[in-house]
Amino acid sequence: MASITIRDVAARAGVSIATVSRVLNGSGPVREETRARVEQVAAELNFTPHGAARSLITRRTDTFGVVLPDLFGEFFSEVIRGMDPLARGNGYHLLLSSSHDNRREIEFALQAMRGRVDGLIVMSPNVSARALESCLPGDVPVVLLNCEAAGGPWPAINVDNFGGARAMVLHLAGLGHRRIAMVGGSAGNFDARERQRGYLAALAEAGLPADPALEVAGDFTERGGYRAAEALARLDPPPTALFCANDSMAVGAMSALRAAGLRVPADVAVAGFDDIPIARYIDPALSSVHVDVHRLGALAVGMLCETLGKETPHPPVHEMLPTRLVIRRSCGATGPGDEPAHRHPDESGAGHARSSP
Amino acid sequence: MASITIRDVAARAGVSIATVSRVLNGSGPVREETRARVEQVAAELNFTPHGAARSLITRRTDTFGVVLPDLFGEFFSEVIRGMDPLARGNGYHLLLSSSHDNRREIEFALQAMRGRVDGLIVMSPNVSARALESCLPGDVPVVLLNCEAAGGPWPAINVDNFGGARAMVLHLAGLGHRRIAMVGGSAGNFDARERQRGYLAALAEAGLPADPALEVAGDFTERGGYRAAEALARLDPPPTALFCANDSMAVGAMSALRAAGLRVPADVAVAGFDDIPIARYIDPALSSVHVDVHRLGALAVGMLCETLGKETPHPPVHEMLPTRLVIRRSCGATGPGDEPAHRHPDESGAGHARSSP
DNA sequence: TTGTAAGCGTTATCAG
DNA sequence: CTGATAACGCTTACAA
Repeated sequence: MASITIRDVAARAGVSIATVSRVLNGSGPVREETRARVEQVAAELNFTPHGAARSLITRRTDTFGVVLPDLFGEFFSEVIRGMDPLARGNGYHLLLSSSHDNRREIEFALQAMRGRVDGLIVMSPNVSARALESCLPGDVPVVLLNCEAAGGPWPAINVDNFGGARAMVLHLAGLGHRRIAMVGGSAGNFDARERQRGYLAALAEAGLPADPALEVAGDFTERGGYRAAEALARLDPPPTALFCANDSMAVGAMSALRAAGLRVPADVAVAGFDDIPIARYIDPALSSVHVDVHRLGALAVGMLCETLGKETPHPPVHEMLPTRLVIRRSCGATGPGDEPAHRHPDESGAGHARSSP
Repeated sequence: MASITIRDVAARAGVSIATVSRVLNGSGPVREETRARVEQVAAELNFTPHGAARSLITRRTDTFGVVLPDLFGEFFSEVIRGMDPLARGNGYHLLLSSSHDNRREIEFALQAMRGRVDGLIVMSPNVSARALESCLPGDVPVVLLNCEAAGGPWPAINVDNFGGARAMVLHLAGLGHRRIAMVGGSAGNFDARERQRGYLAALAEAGLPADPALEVAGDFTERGGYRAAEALARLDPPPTALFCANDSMAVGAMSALRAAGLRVPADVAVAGFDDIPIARYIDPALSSVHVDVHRLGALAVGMLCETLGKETPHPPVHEMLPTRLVIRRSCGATGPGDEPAHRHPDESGAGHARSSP
């Protein structure tokens, strides 16, 4: 277990540690003969410089910290997959800390990352920007993801939850629905609030009344969607359309509607949000608001890299990730965005396809 | 950007840096009055010790390195989700490096982690154990995941790919199928080879001939499954059952069979491997070999923690993660393991349900 | 109870 | 071209 150090290499090669360092980093001039000898010894000893020691003096860790909330399904994988290649392409690794849903946990995670990262990506839809401010470090650039922090002093990227929800509900209204219900997301969740806001805005624009009886609380889970739809199905008359704050709830809702004897989309139109892979495969295929999660991750890393590039701190960029309506059978109108689940895969983005190691 | 150090705290509190350290770590005796003052100053300055500096002396980083191959779909998320809570529960963070499919990349990733991690989890189904050996560090414990390394000097966990494939193919044979085709996984992939081995073993056990024409190559993607099934459908006579090395390929295969005018399961039974969430929702629901990926991740972390606990290195543990047959409609026999996609969610593991932030 | 000082393994700055 | 040597920020004997 006694790990070998630059000193061992230097001794064995008959040079000073400074020379070894120069050889390994390609810094400073070294005689060709010396270089060869050092390189050979380093290889023999299988030597790799100690990261912590190195970054103590260089003040670089070549690592980005990523702090995420409880994230399930493809969302989690996709955001990381969006980050990782770009990060590595720029020479950075990812230090991950997930499942943080409250301020205390985030603060703890951020503290643990002090001196271990060159930049931070924090996604925290459940903790207000105000609460975050006090625990965000000042010595390292930060990019905020889906945080309630627009206008704040940090660069931020937000999914256009409002616009996506609004567009979907307007689409439902355009199909002639007048009693459009909504199954909301977790209480206190920023995305959930924005999607709700979009729903209400669309109703207003379409000249439809906002009926509190048609807004039921959910929790982003399939089960929650089931329960919510159960309750809505008991209404008299029941809604003719159901907008769910995410696809998992929509999947659960479709089960509940069926169990209540209502047909989708004949009796009730259903739409979700996120466009998870299952949306395409479920029967009837689920209309949804597509979010390019991969790009969200890549954007965040890109922003961080850019920030680290400049010396003088620029005013924080606040970016909005657009969403896209994907209309499938579940809402009754098979529009231009239709994608049958079983078309020839050559026409499909096979992005979600592979699943085994 | 000038980050504050223990020295700043010491100066401001009118004590030595040693005292500050003692207060912050709860090590050594400190007068109550001093402790209070130091704590207050530390809080005022929002001071957090520098990780790299600290681990240089303590020789602990409180971090596990996780090196993964190109992993798509839920597999990736689930394995990380299995690791993260247990790791954090034991006081460790996760340093992630994914998308490594060849020796050179893995070696590079491992080098970058030197001095940054206390232990390593390496999953590398595409690189042979022999090739790995030379680049695995000697100064930090390692756990191998799904590597061709059984019997090697490192503790390892492997999914029971052989047993799962064998069981599924035996199930198909038990249903009376005599021409059972297989769509294989990526060339050179260890999991793929093991699943193929299970297929062949089952054929032999069932007294069925191994017909090379019934074994077609795949690549773990939906598109690859489509192409393979297209070819198989052209056979005369076509196979009556199709075992795919993973679910994504099975999904693609089902499309191709349908396009070729064959009904599933009436004309051809189809089965997959992994039991990804889509398997339950697709129509007909896909029979599959369930892999508890979450547990795989947790096991790996658990093993690492255990190794770090003991002083004397124990002989390496080699564990096998069992799989479980999940029989659904796609293979024609709805056995005891049947789960209709739209049952009441209370009866279901809603594990994969939530998907939004 | 507290302070001084010696590292931890590197890189960087000097002289030689 | 090369070698001492001083940092980097922290923990931890050892003294006081």
